Amino acid sequence: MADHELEPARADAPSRSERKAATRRVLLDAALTLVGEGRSFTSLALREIARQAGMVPNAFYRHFRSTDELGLELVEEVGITLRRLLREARQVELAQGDILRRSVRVYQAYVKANRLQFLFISSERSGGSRVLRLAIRNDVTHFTNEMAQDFRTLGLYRELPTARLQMVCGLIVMTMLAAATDILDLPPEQPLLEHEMAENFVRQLQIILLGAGQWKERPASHRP
Amino acid sequence: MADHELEPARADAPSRSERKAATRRVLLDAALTLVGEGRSFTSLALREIARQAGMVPNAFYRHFRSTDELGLELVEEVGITLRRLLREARQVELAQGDILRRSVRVYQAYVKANRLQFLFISSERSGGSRVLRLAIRNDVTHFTNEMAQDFRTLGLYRELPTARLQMVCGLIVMTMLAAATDILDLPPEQPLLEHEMAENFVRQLQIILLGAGQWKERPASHRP
DNA sequence: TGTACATCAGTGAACGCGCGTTCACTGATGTAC
DNA sequence: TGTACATCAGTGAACGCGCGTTCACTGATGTAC
Repeated sequence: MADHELEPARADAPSRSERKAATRRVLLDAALTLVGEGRSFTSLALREIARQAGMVPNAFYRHFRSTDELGLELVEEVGITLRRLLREARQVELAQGDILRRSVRVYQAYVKANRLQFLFISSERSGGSRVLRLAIRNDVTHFTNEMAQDFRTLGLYRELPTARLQMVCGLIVMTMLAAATDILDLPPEQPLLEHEMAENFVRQLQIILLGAGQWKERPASHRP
Repeated sequence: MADHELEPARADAPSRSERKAATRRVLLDAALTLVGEGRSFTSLALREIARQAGMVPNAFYRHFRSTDELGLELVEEVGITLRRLLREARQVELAQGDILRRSVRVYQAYVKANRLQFLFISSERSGGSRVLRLAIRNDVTHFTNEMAQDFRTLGLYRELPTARLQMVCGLIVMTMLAAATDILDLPPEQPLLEHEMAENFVRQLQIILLGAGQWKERPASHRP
Protein backbone atom coordinates (compact mmCIF):
# COMPACT_ATOMS: atom_id res chain seq x y z
CA MET A 1 0.00 0.00 0.00
CA ALA A 2 2.47 2.66 1.19
CA ASP A 3 4.86 1.16 -1.39
CA HIS A 4 6.12 4.06 -3.45
CA GLU A 5 8.90 5.09 -5.82
CA LEU A 6 11.95 4.40 -3.60
CA GLU A 7 11.89 0.65 -3.65
CA PRO A 8 10.38 -0.66 -6.86
CA ALA A 9 7.01 -2.30 -6.27
CA ARG A 10 7.50 -5.99 -7.16
CA ALA A 11 4.23 -6.02 -9.11
CA ASP A 12 6.06 -4.48 -12.13
CA ALA A 13 7.84 -6.55 -14.67
CA PRO A 14 11.53 -7.02 -13.72
CA SER A 15 13.93 -4.48 -15.15
CA ARG A 16 16.28 -5.21 -18.02
CA SER A 17 19.31 -5.57 -15.73
CA GLU A 18 17.39 -7.87 -13.41
CA ARG A 19 16.50 -10.11 -16.33
CA LYS A 20 20.13 -10.09 -17.43
CA ALA A 21 21.32 -11.05 -13.95
CA ALA A 22 18.74 -13.85 -13.89
CA THR A 23 19.94 -15.25 -17.24
CA ARG A 24 23.53 -15.08 -16.03
CA ARG A 25 22.45 -17.11 -13.03
CA VAL A 26 20.77 -19.64 -15.32
CA LEU A 27 24.05 -20.09 -17.20
CA LEU A 28 26.02 -20.58 -13.98
CA ASP A 29 23.47 -23.10 -12.77
CA ALA A 30 23.46 -24.88 -16.11
CA ALA A 31 27.20 -25.44 -15.80
CA LEU A 32 26.82 -26.69 -12.22
CA THR A 33 23.99 -29.00 -13.27
CA LEU A 34 26.19 -30.60 -15.92
CA VAL A 35 28.98 -31.00 -13.36
CA GLY A 36 26.41 -32.65 -11.09
CA GLU A 37 25.68 -35.13 -13.88
CA GLY A 38 29.26 -36.32 -13.69
CA ARG A 39 30.80 -34.14 -16.38
CA SER A 40 34.03 -32.38 -15.52
CA PHE A 41 33.76 -28.62 -15.89
CA THR A 42 36.89 -28.40 -18.03
CA SER A 43 35.36 -30.67 -20.63
CA LEU A 44 32.13 -28.68 -20.92
CA ALA A 45 31.54 -26.95 -24.24
CA LEU A 46 30.11 -23.44 -24.45
CA ARG A 47 27.31 -24.85 -26.61
CA GLU A 48 26.47 -27.50 -24.03
CA ILE A 49 26.12 -24.92 -21.29
CA ALA A 50 23.96 -22.70 -23.49
CA ARG A 51 21.82 -25.70 -24.48
CA GLN A 52 21.36 -26.71 -20.85
CA ALA A 53 20.42 -23.10 -20.08
CA GLY A 54 17.85 -23.20 -22.88
CA MET A 55 19.36 -20.50 -25.04
CA VAL A 56 21.09 -20.06 -28.37
CA PRO A 57 24.90 -20.59 -28.20
CA ASN A 58 26.02 -17.08 -29.10
CA ALA A 59 23.85 -15.52 -26.37
CA PHE A 60 26.47 -16.90 -23.99
CA TYR A 61 28.76 -14.06 -25.04
CA ARG A 62 26.38 -11.44 -23.63
CA HIS A 63 27.39 -12.73 -20.18
CA PHE A 64 30.86 -14.27 -20.32
CA ARG A 65 33.77 -14.00 -22.71
CA SER A 66 34.53 -17.73 -22.37
CA THR A 67 33.71 -20.79 -20.31
CA ASP A 68 36.85 -20.11 -18.26
CA GLU A 69 35.44 -16.73 -17.25
CA LEU A 70 32.23 -18.46 -16.15
CA GLY A 71 34.36 -20.95 -14.23
CA LEU A 72 36.15 -18.12 -12.43
CA GLU A 73 32.82 -16.75 -11.30
CA LEU A 74 31.91 -20.18 -9.94
CA VAL A 75 35.19 -20.22 -8.03
CA GLU A 76 34.29 -16.84 -6.57
CA GLU A 77 31.00 -18.26 -5.35
CA VAL A 78 32.85 -21.18 -3.82
CA GLY A 79 34.98 -18.66 -1.93
CA ILE A 80 31.81 -17.14 -0.46
CA THR A 81 30.52 -20.59 0.46
CA LEU A 82 33.76 -21.39 2.28
CA ARG A 83 33.65 -18.15 4.24
CA ARG A 84 30.06 -18.95 5.26
CA LEU A 85 31.23 -22.39 6.39
CA LEU A 86 33.79 -20.85 8.73
CA ARG A 87 31.16 -18.51 10.11
CA GLU A 88 28.88 -21.47 10.83
CA ALA A 89 31.73 -23.44 12.36
CA ARG A 90 32.43 -20.59 14.77
CA GLN A 91 28.95 -21.06 16.16
CA VAL A 92 29.63 -24.59 17.32
CA GLU A 93 29.27 -24.26 21.09
CA LEU A 94 32.67 -24.71 22.64
CA ALA A 95 31.26 -25.36 26.11
CA GLN A 96 29.70 -28.74 25.31
CA GLY A 97 32.18 -31.56 24.79
CA ASP A 98 32.77 -33.41 21.55
CA ILE A 99 33.49 -30.26 19.58
CA LEU A 100 35.28 -32.16 16.88
CA ARG A 101 32.44 -34.58 16.24
CA ARG A 102 29.92 -31.77 16.11
CA SER A 103 32.11 -29.76 13.73
CA VAL A 104 32.43 -32.76 11.47
CA ARG A 105 28.65 -33.07 11.44
CA VAL A 106 28.31 -29.39 10.46
CA TYR A 107 30.82 -29.90 7.68
CA GLN A 108 29.14 -33.06 6.44
CA ALA A 109 25.80 -31.27 6.21
CA TYR A 110 27.44 -28.34 4.51
CA VAL A 111 29.09 -30.43 1.81
CA LYS A 112 25.79 -32.15 1.08
CA ALA A 113 23.96 -28.81 0.97
CA ASN A 114 26.52 -27.41 -1.47
CA ARG A 115 27.08 -30.65 -3.34
CA LEU A 116 27.61 -29.14 -6.79
CA GLN A 117 30.12 -26.55 -5.62
CA PHE A 118 32.19 -29.15 -3.82
CA LEU A 119 32.03 -31.47 -6.83
CA PHE A 120 33.24 -28.57 -8.94
CA ILE A 121 36.27 -27.68 -6.81
CA SER A 122 37.28 -31.20 -5.99
CA SER A 123 37.55 -32.05 -9.66
CA GLU A 124 38.97 -28.75 -10.92
CA ARG A 125 41.38 -28.26 -8.02
CA SER A 126 43.94 -30.42 -9.76
CA GLY A 127 42.39 -31.42 -13.05
CA GLY A 128 41.25 -28.24 -14.73
CA SER A 129 42.73 -25.35 -16.63
CA ARG A 130 45.70 -23.58 -15.12
CA VAL A 131 43.86 -20.35 -14.37
CA LEU A 132 40.99 -22.16 -12.62
CA ARG A 133 43.37 -24.33 -10.66
CA LEU A 134 45.23 -21.30 -9.36
CA ALA A 135 42.01 -19.50 -8.45
CA ILE A 136 40.79 -22.48 -6.46
CA ARG A 137 44.13 -22.94 -4.75
CA ASN A 138 43.89 -19.29 -3.79
CA ASP A 139 40.50 -19.76 -2.17
CA VAL A 140 41.72 -22.82 -0.30
CA THR A 141 44.76 -20.96 1.00
CA HIS A 142 42.54 -18.13 2.12
CA PHE A 143 40.30 -20.57 3.94
CA THR A 144 43.31 -22.16 5.63
CA ASN A 145 44.60 -18.81 6.82
CA GLU A 146 41.25 -17.82 8.26
CA MET A 147 41.09 -21.10 10.10
CA ALA A 148 44.55 -20.51 11.57
CA GLN A 149 43.38 -17.05 12.65
CA ASP A 150 40.37 -18.61 14.38
CA PHE A 151 42.63 -21.06 16.20
CA ARG A 152 44.68 -18.13 17.45
CA THR A 153 41.55 -16.26 18.57
CA LEU A 154 40.38 -19.32 20.46
CA GLY A 155 43.77 -19.63 22.09
CA LEU A 156 44.39 -23.10 20.62
CA TYR A 157 47.97 -24.20 20.03
CA ARG A 158 49.37 -21.03 21.56
CA GLU A 159 52.81 -22.57 21.62
CA LEU A 160 53.01 -23.10 17.84
CA PRO A 161 54.70 -20.41 15.74
CA THR A 162 52.39 -18.95 13.09
CA ALA A 163 54.02 -20.74 10.16
CA ARG A 164 53.55 -24.08 11.95
CA LEU A 165 49.97 -23.34 12.89
CA GLN A 166 49.26 -22.59 9.24
CA MET A 167 50.84 -25.86 8.25
CA VAL A 168 48.61 -27.72 10.72
CA CYS A 169 45.55 -25.98 9.30
CA GLY A 170 46.80 -26.95 5.84
CA LEU A 171 46.77 -30.60 6.92
CA ILE A 172 43.26 -30.17 8.31
CA VAL A 173 41.95 -28.54 5.14
CA MET A 174 43.55 -31.20 2.99
CA THR A 175 41.80 -33.84 5.09
CA MET A 176 38.52 -31.94 4.80
CA LEU A 177 38.76 -31.84 1.01
CA ALA A 178 39.56 -35.52 0.85
CA ALA A 179 36.59 -36.19 3.10
CA ALA A 180 34.38 -34.07 0.82
CA THR A 181 35.21 -36.43 -2.04
CA ASP A 182 34.20 -39.37 0.15
CA ILE A 183 30.98 -37.67 1.22
CA LEU A 184 30.08 -36.89 -2.39
CA ASP A 185 30.83 -40.42 -3.55
CA LEU A 186 28.63 -42.06 -0.93
CA PRO A 187 25.55 -43.70 -2.35
CA PRO A 188 22.61 -41.75 -0.88
CA GLU A 189 20.57 -43.16 1.99
CA GLN A 190 23.22 -45.37 3.52
CA PRO A 191 23.27 -44.12 7.11
CA LEU A 192 25.62 -46.87 8.25
CA LEU A 193 28.26 -46.21 5.63
CA GLU A 194 27.86 -42.50 6.18
CA HIS A 195 28.36 -42.83 9.92
CA GLU A 196 31.39 -45.04 9.42
CA MET A 197 32.91 -42.47 7.07
CA ALA A 198 32.24 -39.63 9.48
CA GLU A 199 33.87 -41.54 12.34
CA ASN A 200 36.94 -42.15 10.22
CA PHE A 201 37.08 -38.47 9.37
CA VAL A 202 36.89 -37.66 13.10
CA ARG A 203 39.76 -40.05 13.82
CA GLN A 204 41.94 -38.53 11.12
CA LEU A 205 41.41 -35.08 12.57
CA GLN A 206 42.06 -36.35 16.09
CA ILE A 207 45.42 -37.66 14.98
CA ILE A 208 46.38 -34.37 13.37
CA LEU A 209 45.24 -32.33 16.39
CA LEU A 210 46.99 -34.66 18.83
CA GLY A 211 50.18 -34.56 16.78
CA ALA A 212 50.03 -30.78 16.57
CA GLY A 213 49.72 -30.56 20.35
CA GLN A 214 52.80 -32.74 20.82
CA TRP A 215 54.87 -31.28 18.06
CA LYS A 216 58.15 -29.45 18.71
CA GLU A 217 60.77 -28.27 16.22
CA ARG A 218 62.90 -31.31 15.26
CA PRO A 219 61.75 -33.79 17.84
CA ALA A 220 62.86 -37.39 18.35
CA SER A 221 65.25 -38.65 15.74
CA HIS A 222 67.41 -35.58 15.08
CA ARG A 223 71.15 -35.73 15.65
CA PRO A 224 73.20 -32.50 15.49
CA MET B 1 79.94 -64.62 -31.18
CA ALA B 2 78.47 -67.68 -29.46
CA ASP B 3 75.09 -65.98 -30.00
CA HIS B 4 72.79 -68.56 -31.50
CA GLU B 5 69.15 -69.38 -32.10
CA LEU B 6 67.80 -69.37 -28.53
CA GLU B 7 67.98 -65.67 -27.83
CA PRO B 8 67.55 -63.77 -31.09
CA ALA B 9 70.82 -62.15 -32.17
CA ARG B 10 70.16 -58.39 -32.02
CA ALA B 11 71.81 -57.90 -35.38
CA ASP B 12 68.55 -59.01 -37.12
CA ALA B 13 65.77 -56.62 -37.81
CA PRO B 14 63.26 -56.57 -34.93
CA SER B 15 60.33 -58.93 -35.31
CA ARG B 16 56.84 -57.76 -36.19
CA SER B 17 55.60 -58.08 -32.61
CA GLU B 18 58.63 -56.19 -31.31
CA ARG B 19 57.88 -53.36 -33.71
CA LYS B 20 54.27 -53.38 -32.60
CA ALA B 21 55.23 -53.21 -28.95
CA ALA B 22 57.59 -50.34 -29.75
CA THR B 23 54.84 -48.36 -31.51
CA ARG B 24 52.51 -48.98 -28.59
CA ARG B 25 55.19 -47.55 -26.34
CA VAL B 26 55.50 -44.51 -28.63
CA LEU B 27 51.74 -43.89 -28.26
CA LEU B 28 51.90 -44.18 -24.46
CA ASP B 29 54.86 -41.81 -24.37
CA ALA B 30 53.14 -39.39 -26.73
CA ALA B 31 50.22 -39.13 -24.30
CA LEU B 32 52.58 -38.62 -21.35
CA THR B 33 54.52 -35.98 -23.29
CA LEU B 34 51.33 -34.02 -23.92
CA VAL B 35 50.42 -34.32 -20.22
CA GLY B 36 53.91 -32.99 -19.46
CA GLU B 37 53.15 -29.96 -21.63
CA GLY B 38 50.34 -29.04 -19.27
CA ARG B 39 47.45 -30.73 -21.04
CA SER B 40 45.12 -32.82 -18.93
CA PHE B 41 44.90 -36.41 -20.13
CA THR B 42 41.10 -36.38 -20.20
CA SER B 43 41.09 -33.54 -22.69
CA LEU B 44 43.51 -35.25 -25.11
CA ALA B 45 42.08 -36.24 -28.47
CA LEU B 46 42.92 -39.53 -30.12
CA ARG B 47 44.16 -37.53 -33.12
CA GLU B 48 46.45 -35.42 -30.95
CA ILE B 49 48.09 -38.47 -29.45
CA ALA B 50 48.55 -40.08 -32.88
CA ARG B 51 49.97 -36.82 -34.24
CA GLN B 52 52.43 -36.53 -31.34
CA ALA B 53 53.39 -40.16 -31.96
CA GLY B 54 54.01 -39.35 -35.64
CA MET B 55 51.39 -41.63 -37.10
CA VAL B 56 48.10 -41.48 -38.94
CA PRO B 57 45.05 -41.24 -36.61
CA ASN B 58 43.40 -44.55 -37.44
CA ALA B 59 46.61 -46.49 -36.72
CA PHE B 60 45.81 -45.79 -33.06
CA TYR B 61 43.14 -48.50 -33.24
CA ARG B 62 45.74 -51.19 -33.93
CA HIS B 63 46.88 -50.70 -30.31
CA PHE B 64 44.00 -49.36 -28.20
CA ARG B 65 40.25 -49.32 -28.60
CA SER B 66 40.04 -45.78 -27.18
CA THR B 67 42.03 -43.16 -25.31
CA ASP B 68 40.49 -44.43 -22.07
CA GLU B 69 42.03 -47.85 -22.72
CA LEU B 70 45.41 -46.20 -23.23
CA GLY B 71 44.83 -44.28 -19.99
CA LEU B 72 44.17 -47.50 -18.12
CA GLU B 73 47.48 -48.88 -19.32
CA LEU B 74 49.19 -45.75 -18.01
CA VAL B 75 47.51 -46.30 -14.66
CA GLU B 76 48.84 -49.83 -14.66
CA GLU B 77 52.35 -48.50 -15.17
CA VAL B 78 51.83 -46.06 -12.32
CA GLY B 79 50.94 -49.03 -10.13
CA ILE B 80 54.28 -50.62 -10.99
CA THR B 81 56.08 -47.36 -10.26
CA LEU B 82 54.44 -47.14 -6.84
CA ARG B 83 55.40 -50.70 -5.97
CA ARG B 84 58.99 -49.90 -6.94
CA LEU B 85 58.87 -46.85 -4.69
CA LEU B 86 57.92 -48.97 -1.69
CA ARG B 87 60.72 -51.37 -2.49
CA GLU B 88 63.21 -48.50 -2.55
CA ALA B 89 61.79 -47.05 0.65
CA ARG B 90 62.35 -50.35 2.41
CA GLN B 91 66.04 -49.96 1.74
CA VAL B 92 66.33 -46.77 3.77
CA GLU B 93 68.68 -47.83 6.55
CA LEU B 94 66.73 -47.91 9.76
CA ALA B 95 69.84 -47.88 11.94
CA GLN B 96 70.90 -44.31 11.15
CA GLY B 97 68.71 -41.61 12.64
CA ASP B 98 66.55 -39.18 10.71
CA ILE B 99 64.70 -41.90 8.88
CA LEU B 100 61.84 -39.61 8.03
CA ARG B 101 63.99 -36.94 6.43
CA ARG B 102 65.85 -39.53 4.39
CA SER B 103 62.60 -41.15 3.26
CA VAL B 104 61.29 -37.79 2.18
CA ARG B 105 64.44 -37.25 0.15
CA VAL B 106 63.96 -40.62 -1.56
CA TYR B 107 60.37 -39.72 -2.34
CA GLN B 108 61.29 -36.28 -3.65
CA ALA B 109 63.84 -37.78 -6.03
CA TYR B 110 61.35 -40.41 -7.08
CA VAL B 111 58.63 -37.93 -7.96
CA LYS B 112 61.08 -35.91 -10.02
CA ALA B 113 62.34 -39.03 -11.77
CA ASN B 114 58.78 -40.07 -12.64
CA ARG B 115 57.48 -36.57 -13.21
CA LEU B 116 55.07 -37.38 -16.02
CA GLN B 117 53.45 -40.29 -14.22
CA PHE B 118 52.88 -38.24 -11.09
CA LEU B 119 51.50 -35.35 -13.16
CA PHE B 120 49.16 -37.83 -14.78
CA ILE B 121 47.76 -39.33 -11.58
CA SER B 122 47.56 -36.11 -9.64
CA SER B 123 45.37 -34.54 -12.31
CA GLU B 124 43.31 -37.62 -13.21
CA ARG B 125 42.85 -38.81 -9.64
CA SER B 126 39.90 -36.50 -9.22
CA GLY B 127 39.46 -34.76 -12.55
CA GLY B 128 39.29 -37.49 -15.15
CA SER B 129 36.83 -40.00 -16.47
CA ARG B 130 35.08 -42.22 -13.98
CA VAL B 131 36.82 -45.41 -15.02
CA LEU B 132 40.27 -43.83 -14.81
CA ARG B 133 39.51 -42.24 -11.46
CA LEU B 134 38.48 -45.59 -10.02
CA ALA B 135 41.55 -47.33 -11.41
CA ILE B 136 43.84 -44.73 -9.85
CA ARG B 137 42.02 -44.83 -6.54
CA ASN B 138 42.54 -48.60 -6.63
CA ASP B 139 46.29 -48.24 -7.06
CA VAL B 140 46.47 -45.69 -4.26
CA THR B 141 44.52 -47.97 -1.92
CA HIS B 142 46.82 -50.83 -2.80
CA PHE B 143 49.84 -48.66 -2.06
CA THR B 144 48.34 -47.63 1.29
CA ASN B 145 47.72 -51.24 2.29
CA GLU B 146 51.24 -52.28 1.41
CA MET B 147 52.58 -49.42 3.48
CA ALA B 148 50.47 -50.52 6.46
CA GLN B 149 51.83 -54.04 6.00
CA ASP B 150 55.39 -52.67 6.06
CA PHE B 151 54.64 -50.79 9.28
CA ARG B 152 53.45 -54.05 10.82
CA THR B 153 56.55 -55.89 9.64
CA LEU B 154 58.77 -53.21 11.15
CA GLY B 155 56.83 -53.44 14.40
CA LEU B 156 55.73 -49.79 14.24
CA TYR B 157 52.49 -48.79 15.93
CA ARG B 158 51.96 -52.28 17.33
CA GLU B 159 49.21 -50.99 19.58
CA LEU B 160 47.01 -49.74 16.71
CA PRO B 161 44.28 -52.06 15.39
CA THR B 162 44.67 -52.81 11.70
CA ALA B 163 41.82 -50.57 10.57
CA ARG B 164 43.41 -47.63 12.43
CA LEU B 165 46.85 -48.33 11.07
CA GLN B 166 45.40 -48.29 7.57
CA MET B 167 43.74 -44.99 8.29
CA VAL B 168 47.07 -43.53 9.44
CA CYS B 169 48.72 -44.76 6.26
CA GLY B 170 45.85 -43.19 4.34
CA LEU B 171 46.69 -39.85 5.92
CA ILE B 172 50.34 -40.32 5.04
CA VAL B 173 49.60 -41.22 1.43
CA MET B 174 47.24 -38.26 1.09
CA THR B 175 50.04 -36.02 2.37
CA MET B 176 52.48 -37.60 -0.05
CA LEU B 177 50.20 -36.98 -3.02
CA ALA B 178 49.67 -33.37 -1.98
CA ALA B 179 53.43 -33.00 -1.64
CA ALA B 180 53.90 -34.48 -5.12
CA THR B 181 51.78 -31.66 -6.53
CA ASP B 182 54.01 -29.16 -4.72
CA ILE B 183 57.17 -30.85 -5.95
CA LEU B 184 55.91 -30.84 -9.53
CA ASP B 185 54.87 -27.19 -9.35
CA LEU B 186 58.25 -26.00 -8.11
CA PRO B 187 60.16 -23.94 -10.64
CA PRO B 188 63.28 -25.96 -11.42
CA GLU B 189 66.67 -25.03 -9.93
CA GLN B 190 65.41 -23.34 -6.79
CA PRO B 191 67.25 -25.28 -4.09
CA LEU B 192 66.09 -22.95 -1.33
CA LEU B 193 62.40 -23.23 -2.15
CA GLU B 194 62.81 -26.94 -2.67
CA HIS B 195 64.45 -27.41 0.71
CA GLU B 196 61.79 -25.30 2.41
CA MET B 197 59.08 -27.43 0.83
CA ALA B 198 60.76 -30.66 1.85
CA GLU B 199 61.09 -29.47 5.45
CA ASN B 200 57.42 -28.61 5.53
CA PHE B 201 56.60 -32.04 4.19
CA VAL B 202 58.75 -33.58 6.94
CA ARG B 203 56.90 -31.55 9.59
CA GLN B 204 53.50 -32.64 8.27
CA LEU B 205 54.52 -36.26 8.46
CA GLN B 206 56.00 -35.77 11.94
CA ILE B 207 52.66 -34.46 13.14
CA ILE B 208 50.78 -37.42 11.70
CA LEU B 209 53.25 -39.94 13.11
CA LEU B 210 53.28 -38.26 16.52
CA GLY B 211 49.50 -38.14 16.59
CA ALA B 212 49.27 -41.79 15.58
CA GLY B 213 51.57 -42.74 18.43
CA GLN B 214 49.41 -40.90 20.95
CA TRP B 215 46.08 -41.89 19.55
CA LYS B 216 43.59 -44.00 21.51
CA GLU B 217 39.96 -44.83 20.70
CA ARG B 218 37.79 -41.84 21.72
CA PRO B 219 40.28 -39.82 23.69
CA ALA B 220 39.79 -36.48 25.47
CA SER B 221 36.43 -34.90 24.84
CA HIS B 222 34.09 -37.87 24.79
CA ARG B 223 31.23 -38.06 27.26
CA PRO B 224 29.22 -41.33 27.58
C1' DT C 1 1.30 11.79 -20.14
C1' DG C 2 2.94 11.00 -25.04
C1' DT C 3 6.35 10.57 -28.68
C1' DA C 4 10.86 9.58 -30.91
C1' DC C 5 15.02 7.47 -30.50
C1' DA C 6 18.80 4.56 -28.24
C1' DT C 7 20.14 0.51 -25.99
C1' DC C 8 20.94 -4.20 -25.83
C1' DA C 9 19.52 -9.31 -24.45
C1' DG C 10 18.54 -12.78 -27.20
C1' DT C 11 17.87 -14.85 -32.28
C1' DG C 12 18.90 -17.46 -36.61
C1' DA C 13 21.96 -18.60 -40.09
C1' DA C 14 26.38 -19.45 -41.53
C1' DC C 15 31.54 -20.28 -41.47
C1' DG C 16 35.65 -23.15 -41.13
C1' DC C 17 37.80 -26.62 -38.20
C1' DG C 18 39.29 -30.71 -35.70
C1' DC C 19 37.21 -34.54 -34.12
C1' DG C 20 36.24 -40.05 -33.98
C1' DT C 21 35.44 -43.60 -36.98
C1' DT C 22 34.95 -46.29 -41.53
C1' DC C 23 36.85 -48.19 -45.55
C1' DA C 24 39.70 -50.29 -48.98
C1' DC C 25 44.58 -50.38 -49.61
C1' DT C 26 49.84 -51.59 -49.35
C1' DG C 27 53.82 -53.87 -48.55
C1' DA C 28 56.87 -55.91 -45.27
C1' DT C 29 57.04 -59.89 -42.05
C1' DG C 30 55.88 -64.56 -40.97
C1' DT C 31 54.49 -69.43 -42.10
C1' DA C 32 53.74 -73.83 -44.59
C1' DC C 33 55.36 -76.80 -47.74
C1' DT D 1 67.08 -73.05 -49.41
C1' DG D 2 63.09 -71.41 -52.36
C1' DT D 3 58.29 -70.48 -53.37
C1' DA D 4 53.36 -69.32 -52.52
C1' DC D 5 50.27 -67.59 -49.50
C1' DA D 6 48.53 -65.41 -45.05
C1' DT D 7 48.89 -61.99 -41.68
C1' DC D 8 48.63 -57.50 -40.15
C1' DA D 9 50.86 -52.69 -38.78
C1' DG D 10 50.40 -48.68 -40.86
C1' DT D 11 48.32 -45.60 -44.94
C1' DG D 12 45.25 -42.25 -47.34
C1' DA D 13 40.85 -40.62 -48.25
C1' DA D 14 36.43 -39.77 -46.83
C1' DC D 15 32.20 -39.28 -43.78
C1' DG D 16 29.17 -36.78 -40.68
C1' DC D 17 29.18 -34.10 -36.42
C1' DG D 18 29.55 -30.71 -32.77
C1' DC D 19 32.39 -27.16 -31.84
C1' DG D 20 33.60 -21.75 -31.14
C1' DT D 21 32.85 -17.63 -33.30
C1' DT D 22 30.92 -14.04 -36.71
C1' DC D 23 27.24 -11.50 -38.56
C1' DA D 24 23.10 -8.94 -39.35
C1' DC D 25 18.67 -9.02 -37.17
C1' DT D 26 14.51 -8.20 -33.83
C1' DG D 27 11.79 -6.38 -30.53
C1' DA D 28 11.17 -5.21 -25.76
C1' DT D 29 13.02 -1.96 -22.27
C1' DG D 30 14.88 2.45 -21.09
C1' DT D 31 15.68 7.52 -21.80
C1' DA D 32 15.17 12.38 -23.35
C1' DC D 33 12.22 15.80 -24.41
